[in-house]
Parts: sequence; structure tokens; C-alpha cells
Amino acid sequence: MRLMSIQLNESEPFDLDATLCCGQTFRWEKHGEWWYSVAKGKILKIRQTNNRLVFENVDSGFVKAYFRLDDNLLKVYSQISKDDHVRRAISVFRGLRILRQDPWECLISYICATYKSIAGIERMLFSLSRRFGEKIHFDGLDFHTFPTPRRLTRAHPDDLAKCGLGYRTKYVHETAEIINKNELKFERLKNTSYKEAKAELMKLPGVGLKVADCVLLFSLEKLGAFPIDVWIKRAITEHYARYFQKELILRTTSKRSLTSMDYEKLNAFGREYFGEYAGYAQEYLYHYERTHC
DNA sequence: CAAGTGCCTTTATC
DNA sequence: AGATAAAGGCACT
Repeated sequence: MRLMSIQLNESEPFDLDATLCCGQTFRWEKHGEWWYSVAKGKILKIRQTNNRLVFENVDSGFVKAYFRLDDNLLKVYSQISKDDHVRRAISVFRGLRILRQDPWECLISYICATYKSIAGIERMLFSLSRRFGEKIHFDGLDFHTFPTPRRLTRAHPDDLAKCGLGYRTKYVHETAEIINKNELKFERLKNTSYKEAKAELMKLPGVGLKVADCVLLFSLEKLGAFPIDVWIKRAITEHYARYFQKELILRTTSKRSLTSMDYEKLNAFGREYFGEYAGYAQEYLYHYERTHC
């Protein structure tokens, strides 16, 4: 198997570990110095040494697309650096990039992600793949492809539940049926406006405001999407309270879940305040809130 | 060790 | 319409 590499220069910061550990993706595993995952039915194996990305089994075009090396991160930074707090988060995780994930896997992942810890999400998704995906042997390790829509349609709900999906079982199964019937085309959503694409996604069972925003940001080219989860809610109430009415801040700090009205307010703030690349700001704030507070 | 809390929320029901 | 409760289960305290 041939090793290939990409040389990164100063103007294109990239940090592989930060990118894969920030909680946007759930099916990567590190063995020794190498990161492994399965994408498009193939093993992706990659490592970073300083300014060099070394990878195997995939071509550089795929690596550039998947890791969004086509994003001008310096331009992104200059646009989202609106205050000291984001600037701090950016400086800590400099090189973290949004991934360009597969929409189907991303959709199911975030339907499963509701009300669940990251470790729990990873367990569910590995379990789903082990049970319903295709096994691939590589470097003496076993990997599994992510199950296709058709395969999940055929799966018995009891067997989905055995993967720890709980109340999400029905949502995953019904969404798989809709996608399998090709009633929602991801490629079309990429070329549709943020608002319209979000409304389309929210017709799917198990997809609300937050899940839709995650799928749009991580797999459908909507870098301006700004998902609001408990951590971002915390970051906003702690560092951006001055932009909101006192009652909203009180409500969101005292209650566990957001009303859809309050979600819309926090979401609109993020998108307007940070601009075109608000999703990047979200990911830096999210990761910073989880690891440094 | 039991019980409580929290988890990258959505939906059903009042 | 707008608020509230219920929905796996697991990890952590």
C-alpha cells in the first residue's frame, strides 16, 4: 500500500487531532500514531507530523475535500474573530477544521446524538456499524462500513434497539425508509438556501432545530449554520449575555432545555454576529467550553 | 452502593 | 400557541 502526503504551508493551518477530537465526528479511532476511519466504504488512514499529512488507501483529492483543506482558514479566522473570547478559543485550537462528512452518516449520527454524551454516541454508532455494516480487515484490525439506508430499512427495530438507540430507534428506522425511497436528496440540499434546507431536514422524524443545524454544517456546505447545544448555550450565557434580554439569560441558565423560540434567538445571534463562517465559530466555542471551563 | 444528575434534544400532549 | 413531560441507558458523583 502506497503512502501519500500533502505538505501544508503556513497559510493553511491544520490540526488533525483537534479536528477529529472536537466532537463533530464519531467514528474515528487512533491506533498508535495513525488515525483510522471508514468513508465511502474505504478505510482512511492518516497521520500528521508538523506540516505534513501522511495518508494511505485514499487519494489526496479525497483528503483535501474531507478535511476541507479548500477552506481559507485565515480568512475564516479574520471574519469570526469578533471578540477576545473567540480569539482565545481559536488560538488554543488553531488548525481545527470543520469536516465535510457524508450526509447520510451525519444525519443518522446526529439523530442518535440527542440527549446523549459523546462517548455514548460513539458506542451507538460503532455498534450499529458492527451489526449492520460490512466488515473490512485492514492493518490487522477490523473495521465496519456505516450501514446503508437500505440495510437499516431492513433491520428489525429490536435489533436497532440492541445497539443502544433507545427511543431513537423509531426515528432512525423511519428516516432510513424516507432516504431509501429517495424522497429527500442531499445533493439538492447542498444547492438550496440555509433556511429551506433546514425546513426540509426538519420534516424527518427525530430531526429538530439542533440536529438539522448539525447536519447542514457538517455535511451540507452550510458553514453559516450555528447549532445550539447545552455547551454553546453555556458559552453564550457566560460570554455574550450582553447581547440578550436578562429574562432570556435567566430562562436558559435555569432550565435544562431550550424552547424553540429561545433556540431561534440564540441561533440567529450566532449567525448574525459571526457571519458567513458562524459554524466555525460555533465549533471553536463548543470545544473550548467543553475542555477549558 | 443507591439515588440523582447530566448527556451536542425531539416529540407528544396538555 | 406555548409550556411541560416523557423518552433508553449509561457514566459519573
